Amino acid sequence: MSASAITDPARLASRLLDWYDANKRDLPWRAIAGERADPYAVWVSEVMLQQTTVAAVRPYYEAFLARWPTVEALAAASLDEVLQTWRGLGYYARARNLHACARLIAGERGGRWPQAEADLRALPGIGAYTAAAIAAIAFEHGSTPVDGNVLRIIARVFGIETPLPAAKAELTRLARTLTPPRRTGDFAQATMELGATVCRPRRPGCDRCPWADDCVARAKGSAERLPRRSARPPRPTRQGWAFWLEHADAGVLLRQRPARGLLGGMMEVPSTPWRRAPWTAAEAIAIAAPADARWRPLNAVVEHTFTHFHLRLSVLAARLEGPPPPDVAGTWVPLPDLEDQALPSLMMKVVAAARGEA
DNA sequence: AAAGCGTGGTT
DNA sequence: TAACCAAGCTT
Repeated sequence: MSASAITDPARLASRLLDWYDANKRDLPWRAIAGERADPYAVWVSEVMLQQTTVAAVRPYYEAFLARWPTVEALAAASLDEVLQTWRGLGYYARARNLHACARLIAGERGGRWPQAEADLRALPGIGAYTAAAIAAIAFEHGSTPVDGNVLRIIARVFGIETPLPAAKAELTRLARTLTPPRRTGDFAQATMELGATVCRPRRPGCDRCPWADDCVARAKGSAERLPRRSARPPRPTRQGWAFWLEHADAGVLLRQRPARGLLGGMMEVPSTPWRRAPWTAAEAIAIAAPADARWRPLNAVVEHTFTHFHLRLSVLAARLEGPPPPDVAGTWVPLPDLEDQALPSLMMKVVAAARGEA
C-alpha cells in the first residue's frame, strides 16, 4: 500500500462512470447508447480533437462526415478536397495524414481497421493518445488514452508536483492503474469529460467532482496550480510582405504551398519569406514580387499567431491589365471562388484586408 | 528529444 | 491584453 490517499482504484473508476452516465454531453461522434461505435467516426473525431476544442471541431466534424461517411469515400477523395474541408481547423498535417491513412485502410487493408493499440499506433497521424482512444472507444480494449485532460485530473487526484512534460510517464502509469476491466471506452471518455467540464485548468469545480473525497490536491488546496509545467520559450515575431495581384478577367493570383511543413499543401497569397528582420517594400518587391507591376502598400497589416511565432504580414497590391502574363507562377482564382479554396485562416485575413481596401 | 506544427476562446 | 490552453503527432 502506498502512502497515497488513493486507496481504492475500483471505487474511483466506479464513481467516475456513474458521474459520466449522469452528465455526459451529447456529442455527434458518440455512439447511440447500446450501439457499437463506428471506428471511422471515432478516428475522424479523435484526429480533429487533437489540440483542438470540442466547440471548434463540432461543425467541421459534421461537414466532414456528411461529405465522406465512410473510409472508402474518404479514400476516393483528393487531398486538395480534404485540405479544403479542413481549412481553418489548423495543424494541416492531420488532414494529410488522415487522407493517407484512409487510402491505406480502404486499399491495402480492404476497409478493415486494426483493433490492437500497437497496430493502430503504426498508422499515419495516430500516436500514443489516439491509438489508445480508438482501441478503447471503438473496440473496448483495455487501453488508457492520456491527453491533456487526463494529465490534469491524474496530477490533481494523486497530488503529483513533478512538472510536465517530465511527469507524463508517471501520470500515464497512474492513469492505467485506474482503468477498469469493463466499459473502457466510457471510462476513457469520462476521464476527458471530467477534465474538460469539471477539473478545468482554472477554477476547478471541485464541489461537483465525483473524486473530490479522494483528491490529494483538493485536500491540500493545490488543485488550481496542478499540473505544474516547465516554462515555455518566448515566441518571436517574424515579418513579411504579401503580394495581392488582381487581374480584371482572371481574378487574383494564388499559389499552393509546399506539400509539407507550415501550412503544407494549402493555398496562399504569394509572399516574401517570413523572417525576424524587417523588410522595406522595395526589397520585398525585388526579391519576391510574382510579377512586374505597380505595387502599392495597403494600410492594413495582417497579424497572426502560430504555435511558435507571431507574424506581421504587410500587403502590397497591384492590378494587371490586358491578357494575363504567361510567366506568372501560380493559379488565377476569380474573386467569387476564393471561398472554395484551401486558404488557411492567415490567408483569409490577407484576403479580407486586400478586399477591404481594394 | 526538443522543436515544428494552427487556430480561436478564455482569462 | 498578452498569455495560456485545447480529446497530440512527427522528425
